[in-house]
Amino acid sequence: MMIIISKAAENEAGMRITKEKKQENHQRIVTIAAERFRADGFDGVGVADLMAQAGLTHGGFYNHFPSKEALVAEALAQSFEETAARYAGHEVGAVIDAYLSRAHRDAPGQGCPAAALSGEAARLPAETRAVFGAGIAGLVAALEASLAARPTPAATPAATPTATPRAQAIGLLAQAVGAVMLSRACPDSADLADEILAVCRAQCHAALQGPDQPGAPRAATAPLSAGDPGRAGR
Amino acid sequence: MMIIISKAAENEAGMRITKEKKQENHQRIVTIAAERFRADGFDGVGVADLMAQAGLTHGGFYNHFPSKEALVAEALAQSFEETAARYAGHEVGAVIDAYLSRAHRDAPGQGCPAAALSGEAARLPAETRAVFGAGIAGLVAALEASLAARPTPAATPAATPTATPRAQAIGLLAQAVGAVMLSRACPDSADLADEILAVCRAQCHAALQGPDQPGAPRAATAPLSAGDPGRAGR
DNA sequence: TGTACATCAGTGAACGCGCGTTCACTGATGTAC
DNA sequence: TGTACATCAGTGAACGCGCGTTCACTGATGTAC
Repeated sequence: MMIIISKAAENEAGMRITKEKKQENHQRIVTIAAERFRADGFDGVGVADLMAQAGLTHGGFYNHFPSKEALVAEALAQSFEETAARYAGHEVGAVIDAYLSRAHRDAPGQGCPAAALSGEAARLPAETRAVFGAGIAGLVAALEASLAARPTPAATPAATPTATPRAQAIGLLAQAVGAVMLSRACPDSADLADEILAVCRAQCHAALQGPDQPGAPRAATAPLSAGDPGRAGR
Repeated sequence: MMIIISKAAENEAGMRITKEKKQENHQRIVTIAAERFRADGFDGVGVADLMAQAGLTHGGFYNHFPSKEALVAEALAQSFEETAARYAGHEVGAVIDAYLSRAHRDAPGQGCPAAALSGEAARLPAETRAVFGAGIAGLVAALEASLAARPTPAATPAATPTATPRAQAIGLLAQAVGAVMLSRACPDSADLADEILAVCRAQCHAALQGPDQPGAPRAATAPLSAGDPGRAGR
């Protein structure tokens, strides 16, 4: 399904390829896999399908990876890096808005792997699951750093155990991941899908303000979209 | 894999079975599927495997269900009902403790389908996804009712938009689902897995107290376990 | 209540299909001299 | 710098396997009379 011959290699039969060309092909396979796995799940995309989309024949897969599992690991690492990089340098409020948006929900292939693949990740072999765990840890650390670097909201009391930057980071990530996953699991037309996103977005912002100023207005934030999925999907 | 002939039907070849016997068999297949799907994913369990575990041969599957997809729908409905029933009548604090426990995390087969299958549910055909959406809506409604019925914590101000019982229910469910999924996705030995559970449990309790009493002690709650998984799994 | 027969929940073998993986082969690249 | 040859990234066909589903068959159940 979805066999797209990209601009890729106009490889003619039996031609050996340049070292850089091989690296290009490798990278293209990983990038395609990173998107397809997030969109369709690890079991939802086959090696032959991925290779065809990369403009290659599927026999050549094992010149690049010892197994499909190895590709899963590489694709996951890249997805997490890409996600962390996208949010890096933005203020937390903007990150929350982008993460808990319909655009993100409706484009899982371009989105956060934690929200797309956490369920299946639990069943991955230990080696691959370690990559996933490292990705989660990376997101937590990035969020924690952003929270710690913020100008402290006026009149913050001594941080309670549930309100350290690290605890806040973990709580925000868990709620955001849960909200996106639940929203995606609802039928397309369900009001509940949008309600979950809107409610959790508001609660995440409220959590940022700290428990003392539940109604405080939040600063306007720069737009931050998750790629440019257009109107595809849902 | 895991072919367990339960006490089931000592069906001899070619014997027609009583109407009640058929219903029993049907129910047993659904119950086994409900557990296996949560533990291994929809694609992680085959029809033949399920039927063998039910003590039947797999050819007979289509006497009970028009397709595997139909079984998925029935199993999901039963899982959600079972989960809602387990938590019904308990106070919200106890529900939070049970849901965000290691016991629940380590026994997905006996646990909440939202935490086990939300990722894959997003890729289910519309009909089956509707069942999943209804299940989520049911959990939200049950939680909302529990929250609304609580004796209002001392000195609660007029509810802010993020603190209505419904908004609280949605927020709690999202954070709890996200926390369990992320915790399961971490490697077995990762400290982060337990940290996520502990932090989110504390934050959910804090959210219950309302924004005015961040440090208030919570009432002791009756134990509420998710089945009796023993030490199996992880 | 008793007999005659259609129904249908089982069995067990088979189906086509797509999966991950392997393999023999090709010929330009990359290297050793 | 030029020649001789091994390497290896491709191709395309094939592999065994497990999947969901179908089918002919069996004989006790359930029903019509």
